[in-house]
Amino acid sequence: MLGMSETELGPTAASQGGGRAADGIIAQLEVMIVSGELVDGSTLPPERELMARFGASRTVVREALTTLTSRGFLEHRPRFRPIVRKPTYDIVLQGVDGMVRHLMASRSSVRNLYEMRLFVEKGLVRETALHARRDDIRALRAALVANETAIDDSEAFYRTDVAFHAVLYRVPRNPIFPAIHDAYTSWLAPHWGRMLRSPERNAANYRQHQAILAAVLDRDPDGAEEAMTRHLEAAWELVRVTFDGEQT
Amino acid sequence: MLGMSETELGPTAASQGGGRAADGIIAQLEVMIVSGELVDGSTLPPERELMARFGASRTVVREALTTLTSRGFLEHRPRFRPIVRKPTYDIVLQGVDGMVRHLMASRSSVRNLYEMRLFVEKGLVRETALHARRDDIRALRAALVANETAIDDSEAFYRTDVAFHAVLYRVPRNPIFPAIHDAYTSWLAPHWGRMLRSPERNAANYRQHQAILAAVLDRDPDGAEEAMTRHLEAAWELVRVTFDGEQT
DNA sequence: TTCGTTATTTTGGTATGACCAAATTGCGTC
DNA sequence: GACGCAATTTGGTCATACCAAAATAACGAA
Repeated sequence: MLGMSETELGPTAASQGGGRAADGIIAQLEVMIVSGELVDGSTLPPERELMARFGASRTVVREALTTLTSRGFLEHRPRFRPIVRKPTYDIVLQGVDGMVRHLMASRSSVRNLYEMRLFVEKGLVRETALHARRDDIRALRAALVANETAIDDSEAFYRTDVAFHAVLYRVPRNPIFPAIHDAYTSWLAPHWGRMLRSPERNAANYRQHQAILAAVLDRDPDGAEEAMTRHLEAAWELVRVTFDGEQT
Repeated sequence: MLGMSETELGPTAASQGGGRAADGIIAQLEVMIVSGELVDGSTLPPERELMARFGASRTVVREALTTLTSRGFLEHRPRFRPIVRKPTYDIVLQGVDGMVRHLMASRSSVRNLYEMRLFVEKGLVRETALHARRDDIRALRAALVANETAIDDSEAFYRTDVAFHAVLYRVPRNPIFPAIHDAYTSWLAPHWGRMLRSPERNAANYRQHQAILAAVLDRDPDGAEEAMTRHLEAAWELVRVTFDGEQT
């Protein structure tokens, strides 16, 4: 592909397609990245070399790089060489980050997202109660212990709290779930950060986690779902008050 | 903001921030779009006017436009004026379209995504069985009738099939769900398209839908979930065979 | 020789100015 | 007032130039 004729793949592809010249470059780089020809983590050649390779101006090359970056195929830090990134579920979700953050500006959107989380975690605990393996249970126990240990340190507790829920997302062994969890936590974090915390509240939280695990150990999906619902709705109440004044 | 001093907001913001100059413009336009100052559907001023407004070169202005476009805030067709687009849940998911399609190249990824769908729809039917309103039920019945009517026309049947499931996604009254449904169907469509169809299979599908509705009417979440699981796993079997030969 | 330091060269970010082709606008005609 | 053609705008692309930061090479001290 390096030996391609730029009169064929470059200008031609651009003009016929009606699209921009950058599209051709984007497509080619995309293929190279996905196919592994460009190794994940490696850096791209300098722009001036790319323009030679693709027979395009720097303008076009840079437009291609910009687009690929926002599509998640490249990591383009201000003054550094672009780094090749093979799309993963995490990066996919990261891609919508900006938009979601704006959606999050309104209270109703936060509630919508939180409902999604509630929905997912209800399903997850059911799944866990029904199909958890020994090591899942072990992980849950461990997370709970860490939880308890951190009750007096709200900062640390928050982390162990997130970690507890993360265990549930790993139960289905489907990589999409952990990616979703990461997205949730990062999107909801700003609101959770404003939530007042205290050892008492942490302890309450801990007990709710405990109840969830208990139901899971009983292999009781309905009970687990109910415990999870109570847990998350309680958390929502604490967050909701931070919205005072905001209407939408 | 139009009367801003370009020596302050333009170059300065760029150089101090360490980021690119485009970032400032991106941020400003983003705010204007989200705040509604730039009306959704309206067109942006010409690039040459924007460069005057923002005190930046066309290079930078165009980079901002490109980025905003791939972030879903603008719709930028090749030779036309960019159109303002307020982000919606649909557009958010559309944004990751390209990456997901690549992920979908491997069989395991398709399975992962399909499992997610199964997970979601299991939760949805439970929700429906427990909390469906009269009009939800009505919509399900209607979808089922349309379903039956189209049994002999595989093309039409596929549409009514999708429509049936779509009803479930509307039950929670959370706009994120329908957006997810659209995403699923568009991402999985290429594989579903390859699936062999016939009136017999359509009829079987119809009966499965019927079973789901029956369980919902019985207000039986477990039964509904089971019916849904059977339904989707059966469909998966039909799709799976189209993967023959592919390993990953 | 090795490790820091300092020159030098690359390289990315931005600005200009120009050109073409398609889109838009304006105008004169039917 | 509808229609078609000419003039003007506007978006896409290129070439060039400059600066500052980054990468690299050269160099001197330990």
